[in-house]
Amino acid sequence: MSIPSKYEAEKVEDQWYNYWMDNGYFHSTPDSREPYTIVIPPPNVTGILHMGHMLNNTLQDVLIRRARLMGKNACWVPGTDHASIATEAKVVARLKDRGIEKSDISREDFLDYAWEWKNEYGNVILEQLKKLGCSCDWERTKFTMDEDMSASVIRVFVDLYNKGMIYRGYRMVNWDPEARTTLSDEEVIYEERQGLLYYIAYPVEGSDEQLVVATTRPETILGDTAICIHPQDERYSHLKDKRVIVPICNRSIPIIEDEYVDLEFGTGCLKVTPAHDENDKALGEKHNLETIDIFNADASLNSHGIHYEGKDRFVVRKEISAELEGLGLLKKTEPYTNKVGTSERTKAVIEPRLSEQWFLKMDTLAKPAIDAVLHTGEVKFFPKKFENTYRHWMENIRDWNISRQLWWGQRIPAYYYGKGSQDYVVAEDADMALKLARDKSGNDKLQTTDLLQDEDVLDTWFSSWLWPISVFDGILKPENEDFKYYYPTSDLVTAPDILFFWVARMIMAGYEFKGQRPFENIYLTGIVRDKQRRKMSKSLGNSPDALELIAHYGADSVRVGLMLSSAAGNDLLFDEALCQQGKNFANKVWNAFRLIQGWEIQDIPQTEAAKLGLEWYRAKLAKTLSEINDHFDKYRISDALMSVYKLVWDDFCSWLLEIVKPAYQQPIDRITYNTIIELFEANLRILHPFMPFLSEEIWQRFGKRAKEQALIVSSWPVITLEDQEMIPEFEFASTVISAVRNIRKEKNLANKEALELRLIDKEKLNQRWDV
RNA sequence: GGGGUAUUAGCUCAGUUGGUUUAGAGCGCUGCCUUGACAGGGCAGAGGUCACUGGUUCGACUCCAGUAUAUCCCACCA
Repeated sequence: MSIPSKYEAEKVEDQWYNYWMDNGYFHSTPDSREPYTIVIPPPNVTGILHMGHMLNNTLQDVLIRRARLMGKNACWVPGTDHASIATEAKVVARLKDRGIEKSDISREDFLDYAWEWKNEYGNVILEQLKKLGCSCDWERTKFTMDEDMSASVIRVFVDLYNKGMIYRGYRMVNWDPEARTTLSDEEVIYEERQGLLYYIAYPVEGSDEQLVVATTRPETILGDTAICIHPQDERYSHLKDKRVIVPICNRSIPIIEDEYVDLEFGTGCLKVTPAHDENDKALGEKHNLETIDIFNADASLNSHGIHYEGKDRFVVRKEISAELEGLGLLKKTEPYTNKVGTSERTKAVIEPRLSEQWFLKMDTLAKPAIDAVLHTGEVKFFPKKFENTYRHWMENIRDWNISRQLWWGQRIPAYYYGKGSQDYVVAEDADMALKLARDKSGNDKLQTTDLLQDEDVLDTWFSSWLWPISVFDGILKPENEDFKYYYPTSDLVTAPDILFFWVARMIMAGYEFKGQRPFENIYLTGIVRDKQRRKMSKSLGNSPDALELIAHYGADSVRVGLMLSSAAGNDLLFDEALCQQGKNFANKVWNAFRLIQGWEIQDIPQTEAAKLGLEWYRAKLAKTLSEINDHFDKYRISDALMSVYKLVWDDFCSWLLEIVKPAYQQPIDRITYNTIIELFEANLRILHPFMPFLSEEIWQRFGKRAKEQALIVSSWPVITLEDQEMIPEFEFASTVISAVRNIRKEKNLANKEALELRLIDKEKLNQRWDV
């Protein structure tokens, strides 16, 4: 026999992928069929394929391939995200390696370097998806900073500004001192950190008394502009209206009273630093306090830091506590765990910072998006439990800080023509801006050169929230064919950790800009963890290399491994043994093929056993298929796969093939052979979404019999339920067979020794027992 | 601090509106099987007082309350 007994995935996968590509099977154009559309969650251009991507994209490919088989016009749009912070950080690091500082080059030069990076690495991850077998329509590949994509973002910004939904605000924002930009609330991750609570004494002016304040951040005392006590706190009532001296900088600040202070915490005294804490800022505004910002953009101290100027905040924390101790003003320290905000991207500790930023009002955007999920059911979550999380966030939504102090991204289309706070206009381009600026200022002499465009770019998510619309150019050309045909899309498959960043905002954008949902079903995957439930991460080094896995087990096996335990919303405890299971399964199917194709066909009568076996399997297949379809309808992909797995392994291989298999070196009758091929092909169609390469390979080897030229574009089986009675009858027979095998084993009877089987009437049997 | 979700065989999970299930699956485990598709295999097995405590009910893995544990999300307590 020339066919190897082990399935060799590596020898066929690339070949079939190229074959599908060459025949344009992945490409979709609008036609009369029903569309089925998925837009990929665009991975970062800087990214390389990790387990999360593998899980996510396998699921999308399973859904797309099944839809394609079901006769829908399946379109899976791939692409990448410019990921402003992450990419800019990488470009900055690369420049540093070349001895170039970002601050030493112009914006234009920097962007040239960034594009150079993008062009070099931007497609790596998409190429890796091909190894997985993803059947994306590569002709439609988009990038969030493609010219039309960026133009869409700018148009949307201008539109929202003109609707009065975008405003500038001097606010306390999350500042990432490493990336030197603001972050949205969602990009801040709170971590428990072990720190100290410092008890610092402030001398009371004109007395020997000291007021002791507890703080976790002694370095910020230089920005203190008041001490706050509770109005009902009798311990301090004698100090009302007095002032204290801030140690080290020896500034005199007032003692104020406010009920905000917690009597129980620390000493009951609160230092107020309006520039560096959200609550302190509120107190400051309420009590008309001065605001002293003591930090530079990189969180080193500025001139307010006196002799600490230029030093990093954490260095200063140590040094200043030492100095205070020397002065006898550090009364004590005690261990204290508090939550510290860190940057999702750079891991730097976030600094609350006051600055001028752009915000998007969210309340009116949220309303239709809440209705769509919670009331009308236009948008559905799988699993449903995430609707609660969604509701909670949406009902407490806060305005979105959309400006970022970066260069890589869509530059905010605001143009300043003067120093006044209102001396700016918002327009899609400089010419339009000039016109508006002349109107607004009443100054006809203004020139383009008098306009200064805002230095900041927009948050990356401000472009990705348009993704399902903008990939079809639905913002700029709302009437175009593609958009009208493919939008709204069908399913979205993504991870729950970007539910707020991305999913919720896409829903809002869908209703705001198109008056329609962006997609109907949202499948939220779990997070891929290792066997010890730890999240897979680069730093832990517990994530297997995706491409190595594929190389070692074959893409189909890895897909099966991933799908086997991918119940929606459940975390996946990844274990390579799952890939091995997939590989074993692939081999099982392969060997079923080997067996069948090795048979010699003759025109001899069909045996009764074969006839009944085939009838039974057809009924079983029909029943299982309807279960599988039901699982798909409920997005229970792992259950669907398990059903196929058992159907093929247990029912088809273990039972049916054993029943029809001719004796050694004996021929098989033509009818049985043809029926087996037909049933095997039905199995392959069902298998195809999960194991596209193996199924296509076997299908093509049966090629001379297949009507369609390729499995990928054949059809999902439709089998009407035939004689349902066959199933329980067969179950009875198989139970008897198992029982007989068991008796053989107990009595040590050889398999080749024929046994006499007698049927005893059940009624009589009971009578006998009654005696 | 506030909410969500979970707790079923060694592991990962099903168990759909309370009574056809004596509680299921896959993997793992145990025993036996060397020529004829496949040891990446075959056959036959073992294994669970459904977290705990009450309650509702003729009847609860399934509904309710509480406890414990786990996990996630949200929140400005110095």
